Amino acid sequence: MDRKRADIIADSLEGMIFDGTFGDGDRLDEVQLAERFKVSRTPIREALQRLAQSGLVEQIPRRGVFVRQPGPVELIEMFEVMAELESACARLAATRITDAALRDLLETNARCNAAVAARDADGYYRENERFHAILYRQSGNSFLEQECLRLHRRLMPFRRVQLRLRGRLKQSMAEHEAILAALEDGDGLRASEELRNHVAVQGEKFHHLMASLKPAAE
Amino acid sequence: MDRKRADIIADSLEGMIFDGTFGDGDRLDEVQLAERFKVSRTPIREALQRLAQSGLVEQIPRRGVFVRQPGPVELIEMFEVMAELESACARLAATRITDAALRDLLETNARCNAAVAARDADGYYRENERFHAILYRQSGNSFLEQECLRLHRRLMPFRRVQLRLRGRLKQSMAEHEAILAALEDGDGLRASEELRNHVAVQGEKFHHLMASLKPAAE
DNA sequence: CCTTTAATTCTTGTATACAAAAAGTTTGAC
DNA sequence: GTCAAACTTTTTGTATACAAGAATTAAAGG
Repeated sequence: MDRKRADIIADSLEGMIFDGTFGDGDRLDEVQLAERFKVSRTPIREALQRLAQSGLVEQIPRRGVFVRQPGPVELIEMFEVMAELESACARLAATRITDAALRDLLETNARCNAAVAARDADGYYRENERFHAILYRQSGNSFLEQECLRLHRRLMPFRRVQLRLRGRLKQSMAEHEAILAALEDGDGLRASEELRNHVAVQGEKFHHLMASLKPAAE
Repeated sequence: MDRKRADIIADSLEGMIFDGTFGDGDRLDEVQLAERFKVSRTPIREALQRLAQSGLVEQIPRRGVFVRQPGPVELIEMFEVMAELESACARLAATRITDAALRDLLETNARCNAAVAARDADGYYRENERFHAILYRQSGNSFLEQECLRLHRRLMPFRRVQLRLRGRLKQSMAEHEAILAALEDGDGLRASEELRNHVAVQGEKFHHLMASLKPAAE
């Protein structure tokens, strides 16, 4: 379980920002939230500060906190950084990965493939998460691993959306295969470039998706 | 000026952790700090939470907060991540950098050289900061820039120490030259590798320095 | 009728009060 | 004498009270 009420509230608010309950620019009122969660303002304020440090909300002195949904440009930027971090994981993992982990990676990818074939979106998502988590771990750099998990988590809601793009899943699996091949060869440079491309393309796809949705909404 | 008292206190505590006033494992007592800063526990607690999220202290539920100085392994890891992030900056900057920024970079490096010649440690440090800050900015990715600045700031106290190593300054300047040359050629791959090496070597140097100091202290 | 300014209201930031949990101490039994 | 259990003390987490700054509204002057 969580540390204290403030943490539970922070997670809850995070979810509400992710799922769009709170939109960009919305003000999060302390007293409203306090009565909503049946607590005093103190734990609410703690939770809001945590969100502010994660970058999910902006805290303006003596004014309040406001939801800060990343725009298209910032999203591309975040995916670009994610791509670089994962690319670094791949490069390091190529020389450091254990045989057991490599097998695990292959098996995870196989399950991922099976999920795609079965049109099991949740299954795909779960195994894909695992695939990337293994890579982070196998970088052999736990600080890098933590940073990757942090940003990965931040991008989760946006990654999820672009799974719906036609043909993206198959392409994604092909990229996984290429990454695996490079890792098996111990080719760090190729692994890093394959993985960088694999992640960066997600940002671009998301961008295209947004661009195609925007005019449709008008 | 800062946002509120809690921010000032957080910065102050951060400085105290950096300069060693608080050592690894030290407990930060809320009431003690409260009377020390002449405030109530509330802003102290806010400050401590900020430090906890930065990773400078560990907050154990219902137990208190404890200073968490990174060990040698974690430091190497952090420098490795810094190297990868800066490397990414270089790769991106190589294609995106403006002529004006490139000139600025050259001039900054010249001032850096002058500071080395004049044995002006502070001057070297200032210009070196600027050199790297320009690179972050010229990645053209402001999210990446922010992440770089964050980690750079975190590593500051450790980077400072290894400046004293004999010959390190001259070697560092040579690396700067190599980075500049690659950027001028627009060679992203070479620039990224030069910069990665430039930063990664700092972590290694620091490690060596620590290893040589440890036995001497016994 | 619009603009500017003063007063009121609302909200955030800080202090204090209280509750619950952990640490420390004392006392009792074996 | 040592171990254990209950009680006391200390400390964190939460609630409430208060203060100060920002926003809004009302009032006055042009």
